Amino acid sequence: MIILDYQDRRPLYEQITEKFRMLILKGALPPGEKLPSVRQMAMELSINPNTIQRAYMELEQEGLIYPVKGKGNFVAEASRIVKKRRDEFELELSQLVCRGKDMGITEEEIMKIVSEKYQEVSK
Amino acid sequence: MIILDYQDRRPLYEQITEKFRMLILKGALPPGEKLPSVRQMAMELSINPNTIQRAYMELEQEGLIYPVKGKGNFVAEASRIVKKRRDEFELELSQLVCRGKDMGITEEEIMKIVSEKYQEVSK
DNA sequence: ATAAGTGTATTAAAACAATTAATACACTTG
DNA sequence: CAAGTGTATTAATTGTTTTAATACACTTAT
Repeated sequence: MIILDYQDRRPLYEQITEKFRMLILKGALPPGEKLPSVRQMAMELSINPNTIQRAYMELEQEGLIYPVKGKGNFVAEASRIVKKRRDEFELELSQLVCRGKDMGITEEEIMKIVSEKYQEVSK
Repeated sequence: MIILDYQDRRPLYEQITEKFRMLILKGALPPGEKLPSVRQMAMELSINPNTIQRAYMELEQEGLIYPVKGKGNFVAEASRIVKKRRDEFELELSQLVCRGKDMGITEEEIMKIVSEKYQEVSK
């Protein structure tokens, strides 16, 4: 299911986090699905269970999964995931707007940037 | 002119950078003004000249000062500083808008957040 | 109840990155 | 050319991150 790349400069837990994040966001792992246990996953990859735990903790922070003691880790509901991501986006945008305001940038200028960037065609 | 705080967990060069940044942005150090030389500053603070050099490099990256070999470091023109800061703001905002678009957030939703945050009264 | 599964917490070792210093080089001016 | 200036290279130190070792706690099935 997952392959580690020891050439990759990124830490192991980050490689694991990224791959599960993709699988969940793409829908390959549907809400409610159980993830491999930290021990089973650690066995498969021949690393320490704590490294899997670290990866799962990251995913939990992002609201993508939730743990149940003694049972396992499960993919969160799609609606929860979307909400969490939107909340984070809103927070970042708010902070940025605040910064811009302090710099003396007008609301109209900000709106113009948003509009132009949004209209831009993307591949 | 500057006092180091060894209780402060932040690195020395960061403390120095921050204080000069404030002095420049507040206008206490006007455009064209010469900063203390790296050696003079290092003597005063009893640290290595390279640490001052590091601080000055940060300020240069931010567009706040510019160096002249054999002469010294000088405060940049106000118009340049403003432009640099705006360009950076615009880049960050663009990237954030792009991210939001990918998440499926509409232009109207973004506009709403910007508007609401901008109107907010600040102390 | 107990065994075998699960997540969690603590601690420490190892690897890595950031910070500061030592030192030498290069440019500018008088 | 001497004394000022910024700059580059290297290395020692310090701090942080990453991973592992190990023990604890909860859940379920038998």
